[in-house]
Order: sequence, then structure tokens, then C-alpha cells
Amino acid sequence: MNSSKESSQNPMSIEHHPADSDVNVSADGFQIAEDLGPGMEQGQPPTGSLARILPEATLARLTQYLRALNAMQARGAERTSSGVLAAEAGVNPAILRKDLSLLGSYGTRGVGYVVTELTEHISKAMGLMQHWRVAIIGAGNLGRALSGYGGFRSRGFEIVALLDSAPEVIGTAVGDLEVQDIADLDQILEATDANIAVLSVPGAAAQDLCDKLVGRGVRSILSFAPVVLQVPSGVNLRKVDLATELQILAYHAQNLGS
Amino acid sequence: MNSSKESSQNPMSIEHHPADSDVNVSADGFQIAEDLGPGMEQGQPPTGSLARILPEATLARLTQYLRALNAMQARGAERTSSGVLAAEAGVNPAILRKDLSLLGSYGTRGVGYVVTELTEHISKAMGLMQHWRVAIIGAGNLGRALSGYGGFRSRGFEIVALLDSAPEVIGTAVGDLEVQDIADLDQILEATDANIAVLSVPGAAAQDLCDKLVGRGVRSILSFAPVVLQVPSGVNLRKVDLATELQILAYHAQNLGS
DNA sequence: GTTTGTGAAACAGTTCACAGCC
DNA sequence: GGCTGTGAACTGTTTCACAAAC
Repeated sequence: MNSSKESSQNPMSIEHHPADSDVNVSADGFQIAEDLGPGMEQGQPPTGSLARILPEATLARLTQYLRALNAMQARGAERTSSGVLAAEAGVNPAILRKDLSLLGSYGTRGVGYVVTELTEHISKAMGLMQHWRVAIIGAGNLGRALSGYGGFRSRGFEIVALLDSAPEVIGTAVGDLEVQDIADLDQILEATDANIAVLSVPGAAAQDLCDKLVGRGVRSILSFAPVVLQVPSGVNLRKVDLATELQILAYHAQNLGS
Repeated sequence: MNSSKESSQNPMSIEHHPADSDVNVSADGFQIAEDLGPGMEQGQPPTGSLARILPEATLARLTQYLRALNAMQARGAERTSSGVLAAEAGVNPAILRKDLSLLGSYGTRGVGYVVTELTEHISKAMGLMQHWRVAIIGAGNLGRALSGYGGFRSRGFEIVALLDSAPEVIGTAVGDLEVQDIADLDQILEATDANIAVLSVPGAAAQDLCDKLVGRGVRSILSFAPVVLQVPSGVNLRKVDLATELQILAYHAQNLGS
């Protein structure tokens, strides 16, 4: 049991890539450009700075813990335990403790965790204490929806620009942003100092724009384009593909559901 | 590599209430309702029917292979090899061969794979040869965008209904669909015989709607609501949460990027 | 008594490397 | 010679179970 109460966020929508040609298949999956570089050794010296390397699986769960903690805070809970938090996040208590122990020892044996403290430690570990400036490339349905997505703003992610190449879209207002010309990418990135880019453009245009972004110094990109993008070492790329999700669901439906 | 993930809310912000904007929220990450049920044994008898159990990670990659194969077919390639296909899909050739070998032996040593054949085998294994009827619950920005997403239609997924509860939205046209009243869920599900539901509603309404859907026999649900949903055994649930993706990106940006 | 933090065990997924076949 | 299919090694992840701390 548990409930979920939580606040809601804003709407957003998905876009559709007219794409050029294809039929499209899609896929998703996710992947981090894990290239530390061809020649770099991958063992991180223990000395690192403060940043500890967190397993990918742990990162995904940490975001869930944050959400659950938020819900708890919203309903006034001050403390929680691995059992309660795990149930709310839908995971096993042991893995939750192991995940948290990777961040440090912030719990009290026999008692549990203080909600606010834990929230802060996780946020800090995940880099959410800083302000991220996001540029959305592509003002199609998805781009527009994302730009109005409250969940981003309320979380340290500020949408600083919304770009497109279509003349009929440039200059139009979307929420409190005005769609700007992608031809001015350079100046816009410089003026806004965006450090994350969201690519919501047709697959055919994605690689080219991705290259431009990387060339302008953007090192973190979240792509919705249904294509595999090549990025050089040191650039973080994540992909989200809706069609993939439906396909995987179809597989399970075929096998276990009916 | 996946388990479940999902997103959280903002660490530092307090929550506000859902405004009126209807539907949706988002976030991504994904998860399979791995609940085979508290009391069910999870080991699938090897006898299964035709369906072989494919690892979750393999499923995610298969969708990528399908996409790459599609692109190849579009440009006229008749044959391919694990090396080429893997490069195009962005994976290691060995894992690609291992993935494909789980479906059967459809390649020819010294030669490679026939594009059309491989496409068909993968599609069949993933359940994409049948026609899926999808009902979208929540006609907010996300719901509307999804209903127009060409990638679904072109792949065996037909959107058969778009529902909402807001009076001002019911009856309006979205593409070639008309938004219907969620109060008529029963009749609509029966009339359309939808076998997959997409939940693009606010988090607060998600669990309730999810229960209703399950009660009406829907066994496969793709949720965009930023909450952990509880579903009974035998129901497939996948979650997509955008905020999660940005948060994970922020972590990597903080550590390796800049 | 309760709950954390964590080694050790179990499990899962990926890469290597090569035998077998074309 | 080239490429698939796959056992074996490896790497990563989850679960178990319990000692330490309150």
C-alpha cells in the first residue's frame, strides 16, 4: 500500500518526427556515451575529487528515492527507514541501503533516515544542486511540450532557449519563450550559456545538429531522435525513444499477457 | 540493465498543486512490473510455447537492430553482418550475435544475415507481427502528441481511442480521433478491444485509472505518470519518465562533462 | 528491540576468443 | 579468407544475512 500522492506536474507532449523517409522503427534503450576515450584507462583513481562513481543502475534508482522522499516531505514525514522508502520506491530494501551507502553513511542504525537530509545528500550526489541551463533544439510538438514541462523547471533545470529552423515557427511564442532561429545557434548558446541540450528534431537532422552542438561545447545531450548518434569522447548522450517502449511492452504482452 | 527507474521531484522545491492543466507529466525511465505476483513462482517453465524468454537488455537492443535494419532496407542493402549492424546500432558485435542467437540461427557463417529475413524474425520474436490496439488515457499535451506520433502507427500500433475527463476537451478532435469521455471507459474498451493502454495523466489520477484499466482487462500499460504504480500479477507495466533522464544526464555532466 | 551498513554469495549481462562452417 | 555461434572468462548487479550501532 502506499499511495502516491504527489503533485502534479505539467503537461508535455510528444512529438512526431515527420522524418524523412522512413518507416520507422524505433527503439530506445538507453545508453550513455561511455567513452572515456579510446586511450584512457577507465579505472578512476580513488582520489577523484568528491565525485564518487555511481553505477548506472543506482543512478536510476536514486531518482526514484528522491521522488518518494519528496512525497514524504509533502505529507509531513520527517523520518523514514529503508523498508518504508524501498516499498514506496518499489525496490528491495537491501539494494536501497547499498545504494545509499555509496553516497556515504547518512542513516542512524535503529532509527532510519531523516527525510530532508537524505534528500539533500542524494540531490548533491546527482548534481541537482546546481542550476542547469537547457536549450531545446526543435520546436515541434515534442519541443514545445518539453519547454512547458513544469517538472524540469521545478527541479533545477531552466529552459533557456527553444530553437527551430522552420521560418513559420521562428519568432512565435511558446510559453514565455520565443522560438529562435537555429542559424543563430552560436550566439544563443553563448548568450545563454546552456550546458544541456535536448534534441527533439527529426532523425535526419539529428546527427548534424548534434555535431554542431558538440562543436559549440555542449557536453550533455538528451536525444529524442530515433537514430543512433555518434558523439566524441567526453560527451554525455542519453536517448529516449517512445516507440521502443511500446515495442517492449508488445513483447511482454505477447508472452505473458494476452 | 534496467530495472526500474523513474523520476523524482525536485529536491528543493515544494510542491504545488496541480493546476488545471490537465494531463500529464513525465519522466522516463523504465520498468517492467516485475511482479509476477507475490505468490507466483517466477521461474518460467522451459517448456513455454514458442516464446523464448528474452532478457530485458536484449529486448531493448532488438528494437535498435530493427531500426538499423529498416534503414538498411531503405537504402537497398540486402545483406549485412554482425559487424556492420552492430556498428549501426551502436553495440558490440559479440552481444549482437548473442542476442540474435537467442532467437535462433538465422545467419550464414562467412556471409552474414539477410536483411529482410532478420527483420522478420526479430519482429516476430518481439510480437510486432500482430496488430496492437492502443487506447490513450489523458488528452493533455502528451496524450495529444502521442496520438499523432507516426512512429506508432507505422509499426503495428493503432491508436483506437483518446480519452479524457475534462469537459472542455471531450468532443474535440485530435487528428482523426475525437476525445471521448473517460466515464465511458468500459464501453470504449469493449468497442475498440484495445489491448494496450497509455497513461498520460497527472500522477494523482494515475493509480485510480490504472486500477480501472486493469479491472477492465487491460494487461499492458505504458505509464508516463511520475508515480510508482501498483499492478497485480500478470499485468505488464512500463514507465517512461523524462525528468529522470535529465537528472541522470545532470549527474554525468557534473562528473565527466563540465 | 530496531535498523543501518556491508561482506560474501548468487545471479545477470557482456566481452573474449575461437571452433566450425561457408 | 570471412563471419557466425557459443563456451568460458569477466564484469556488474542484486540479494542474503549478520555484526555494529543506536
